[in-house]
Amino acid sequence: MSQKKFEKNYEKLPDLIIVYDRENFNPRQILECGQIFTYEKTSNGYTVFSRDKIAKISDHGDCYLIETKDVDYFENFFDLKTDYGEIKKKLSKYEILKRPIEFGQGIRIIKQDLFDVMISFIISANNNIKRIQKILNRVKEKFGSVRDGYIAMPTKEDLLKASEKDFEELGAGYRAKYLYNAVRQFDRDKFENWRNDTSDNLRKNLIQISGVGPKVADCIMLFGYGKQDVFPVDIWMKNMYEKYYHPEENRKIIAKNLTDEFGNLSGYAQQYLYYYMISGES
DNA sequence: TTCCAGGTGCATA
DNA sequence: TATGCACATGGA
Repeated sequence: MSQKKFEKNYEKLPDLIIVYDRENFNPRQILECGQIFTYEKTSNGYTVFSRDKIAKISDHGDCYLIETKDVDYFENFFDLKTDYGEIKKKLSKYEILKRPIEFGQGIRIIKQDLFDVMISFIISANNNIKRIQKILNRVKEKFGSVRDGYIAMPTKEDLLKASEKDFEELGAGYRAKYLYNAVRQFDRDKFENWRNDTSDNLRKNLIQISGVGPKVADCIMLFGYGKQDVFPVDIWMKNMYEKYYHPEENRKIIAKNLTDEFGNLSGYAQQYLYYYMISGES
């Protein structure tokens, strides 16, 4: 696709990443495609909150700037070393993905913190994106610690101070008790060790967490662990499947059929399709 | 007023 | 193992 060749797609400087390859990096698409909820819009970009770290993204016409004290962390977070041109080229052979890829060409799959992504997607269950963002923002404002003049995402230790009633009052609804329990079940060393596991074993482990079922587990695997051989099936993907494949299948069968089809690129395929569907372009 | 949203937990068969 | 229902909330 790209006629213009860059000497490099991005550059790391002290406290700054410059992204030149705008074709494969679109902050709006990356942040608003439903994979992350912990960001704020600013006058010329976004502020992103992940773990105890913060990045400010701004648009400078010929490049994007990512200002952060944690350059290496956000290089990995935005998956900058991965060649999305190559991924899109491979996926474009699927007719069903051609328009979604064109529509969301600047999407990248974020590598989120495991605790953040667990909390985020427990809240996401049977919920909508606007409300998920609001709930998470209230949790962050009430329990997060101040960092560089910003309130960072709360850690496990921060959220151990939150009661079930606190989560209720922040709008989590019936998910409050899931959150209360999940915070206590989370163990960073254990979760990190699961990185070496197969996707099937990882899913089995994650489903043991309160409020984590098959779909939330798949989202944690995709957006936290970077597992690409999963295809989270929510109501939008179920509707998509019924429209373009077969009607009246359950989510488990849909997920199996779609991972069979897209293999180790399933996660990417899912995200292009999801963003396309929720944007009303289909 | 009713429906819906990045579903899960639990009881039941 | 599979199915059906309850579940908080707020915007459309």
